[in-house]
Amino acid sequence: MTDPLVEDVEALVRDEPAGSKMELRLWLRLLSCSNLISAEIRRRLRTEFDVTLPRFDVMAQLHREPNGLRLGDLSRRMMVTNGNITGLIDRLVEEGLVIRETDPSDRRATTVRLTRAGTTMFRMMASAHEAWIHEMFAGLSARRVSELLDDLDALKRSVSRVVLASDEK
Amino acid sequence: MTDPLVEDVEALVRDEPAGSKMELRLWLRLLSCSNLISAEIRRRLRTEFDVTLPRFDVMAQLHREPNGLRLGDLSRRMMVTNGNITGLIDRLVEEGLVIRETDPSDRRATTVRLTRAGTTMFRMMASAHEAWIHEMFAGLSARRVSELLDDLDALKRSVSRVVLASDEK
DNA sequence: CATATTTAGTTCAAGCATAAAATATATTCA
DNA sequence: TGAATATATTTTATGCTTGAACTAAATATG
Repeated sequence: MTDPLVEDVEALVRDEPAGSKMELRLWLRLLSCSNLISAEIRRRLRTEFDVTLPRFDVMAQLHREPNGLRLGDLSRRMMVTNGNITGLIDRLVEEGLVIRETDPSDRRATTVRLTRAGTTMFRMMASAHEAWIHEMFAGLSARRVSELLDDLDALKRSVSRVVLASDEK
Repeated sequence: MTDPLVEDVEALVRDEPAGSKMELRLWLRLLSCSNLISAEIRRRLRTEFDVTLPRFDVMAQLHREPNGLRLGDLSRRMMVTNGNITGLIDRLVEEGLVIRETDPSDRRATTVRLTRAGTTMFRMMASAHEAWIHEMFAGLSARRVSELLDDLDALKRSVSRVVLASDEK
């Protein structure tokens, strides 16, 4: 009697190389697109605004919350560690772009928000940033853009399923 | 009475090139897929092989060149700076996975290649890595995979044109 | 109430990554 | 030949990022 589990494994192994190789190619291509674009954005943020991408990202989050955000919420939204946020905020405060405010009702918590200077600065950067993306994506037809939006959404769901599953352990 | 939120949205949209918002969404989605996948790969490389992604990438390059690579070639292929490679190779040499060899015909140059231990180690990791990608991409139909390969190729060409142009300056 | 646990944030050590300056060797050409 | 230039790599300073250990405050529970 054949063990169905063994059959499954054999089926997996047999079919794996073909599809697996394409998926590997896809992953490498996705990664190289992502790296290419983000390197260019980093370069332009640095030369034109003397700011780093992580600081820009923090400011983008804060710009959407005029009343400020808890440090913990910020690190969850940006999917980075608390310690990372501490350092980023330290530097943004030094530059006068962000202020820290201690919550009197919960003395463990700190809320941060953009200063007026930070808001002005972010608006300039955001507008340039959007134009850069538009420039870099100009070679894609509207059809490709919506196709990519759709396919990447499917990819994100596929990956999330796996990541959440291995997170549970 | 005008809703202030609606005013904000209108302000944002005003004067923006058509399609710019979709492209921004696409960029953020692409970035989040890329980050999600690479974070999971980093996590698994660390917990299962006690290795970092940059070291894995170096080993992957060297595995394709049994006769070794110049440090400069390595940094060009990986699109990172020379200084970065120096440090990565230092650590890989310390671990016995890579060896440095000075070229006697050009005493400026250093060639590096995998040791036997490095080759064995890489083969194990590469096979696991391929399976992980297969697992994460399992939710995508073959049609989506080939569509993505095609669309991302178009994106890469579009971005490259811009990056090369601004590089010339 | 007192103790245990959870939550919020910071600190620390290690590694990755960059740009710019430095070092050493090789090549060009006046 | 010898000075200028180019090439190969390392060093340095700075910043991002993580995971783990830590402090302090709030909350839960016996």
